[in-house]
Amino acid sequence: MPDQGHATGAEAKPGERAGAGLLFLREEEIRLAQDLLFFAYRDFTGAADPILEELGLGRAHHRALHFIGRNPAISVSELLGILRITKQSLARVLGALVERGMVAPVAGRTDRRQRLLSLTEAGAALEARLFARQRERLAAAYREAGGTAVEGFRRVMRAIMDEAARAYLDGQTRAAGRRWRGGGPEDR
Amino acid sequence: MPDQGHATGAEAKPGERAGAGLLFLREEEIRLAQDLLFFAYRDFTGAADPILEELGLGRAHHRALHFIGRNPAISVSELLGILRITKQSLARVLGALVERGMVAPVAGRTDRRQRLLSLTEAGAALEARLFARQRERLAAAYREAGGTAVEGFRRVMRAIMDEAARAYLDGQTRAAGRRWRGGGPEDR
DNA sequence: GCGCTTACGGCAGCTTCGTTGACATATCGG
DNA sequence: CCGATATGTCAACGAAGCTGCCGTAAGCGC
Repeated sequence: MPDQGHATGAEAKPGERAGAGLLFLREEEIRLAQDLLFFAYRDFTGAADPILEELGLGRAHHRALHFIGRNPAISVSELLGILRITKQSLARVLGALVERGMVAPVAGRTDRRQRLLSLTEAGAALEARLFARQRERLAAAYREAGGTAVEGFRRVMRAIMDEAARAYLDGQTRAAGRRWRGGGPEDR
Repeated sequence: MPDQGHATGAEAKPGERAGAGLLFLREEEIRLAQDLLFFAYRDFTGAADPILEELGLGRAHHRALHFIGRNPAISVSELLGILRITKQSLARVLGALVERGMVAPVAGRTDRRQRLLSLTEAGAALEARLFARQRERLAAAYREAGGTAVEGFRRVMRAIMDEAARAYLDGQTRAAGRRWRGGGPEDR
């Protein structure tokens, strides 16, 4: 009953032994990647859970915190676009963060309909704690795997995601470059 | 408010310009990885959603299907260990899959308390459809990134996860080897 | 300046999928 | 035979998604 039979690999010549082997490895390769994504994501996100639980927050809050921290003065709709959740789902999460003084909304200067979100000091402090946990894990993984592997990791991960996500990352990278070269927080 | 300030990077010499730059890039490197994991996982798992929705199933069902398909005759407790969810959460999902004739439980031979789970033909067919979607995305990513990158990807992903998950993957790989070399389904 | 559109908030209600705790049953193993 | 184990089940709850609808303030085009 194992999947050997229905070789999902396009053209399968059942007779040829080497060919069958290659096809099998190709399928196995992809299935392995499914496993990798599942476990790595599970354990990476789980690394921050103890801190969150201690504060009565969830992963949704962490994600919001992360992307607000990474994009100071982000608008609500931009954040919605990144998280790909609905307004109501975000409202709950954001409400909790604002109430606890982790996130501070400020009316936009050029467009006063916008509520531009940034982390407060308390929010940044919490985010830093959460970050530290994930950082440990990731830094250890990077050390263990080596620089070349990291570069490959980035290339594959980037290639897996949507075009929109890649565009976002490009923007991130450019913004980081500007920050690095000594710019202040660019306001909108 | 950008994170430049609280350089989390171990030893920081605030004066030295190049050092600060390197430290910054190091932090940025980790934060980028957070983004990568979020987006890649989001879009990879999302790829199968349309099919699931069409059948009134969710991602939880997909995960169960995947790991049962990959481990024919898996016991309930083993599956629980992989998914890291509670018995009741799994019971619901599993109940739906058994009811729809996707999963067939068989009492264990050596230990008759166990209900060993396998996919039925219908279950395997559905899993194959779901797999095909994710496969497209992943195969494209692999082509785009290249073989060296894929190797690095695997190394990093593996290093991110728990020891237990790595051990599981090692078992998988050995089992795949046995299947590849022509073994039948190993029964327990 | 009128009117359409946009950005955002809020209410009501639903679904999926995770949780805990308690308890029942069959089976294994010593 | 008895304790540990594998599993199922009921009840209740909670987190975090979702839809649909309506309201308000502000921007913007004509």
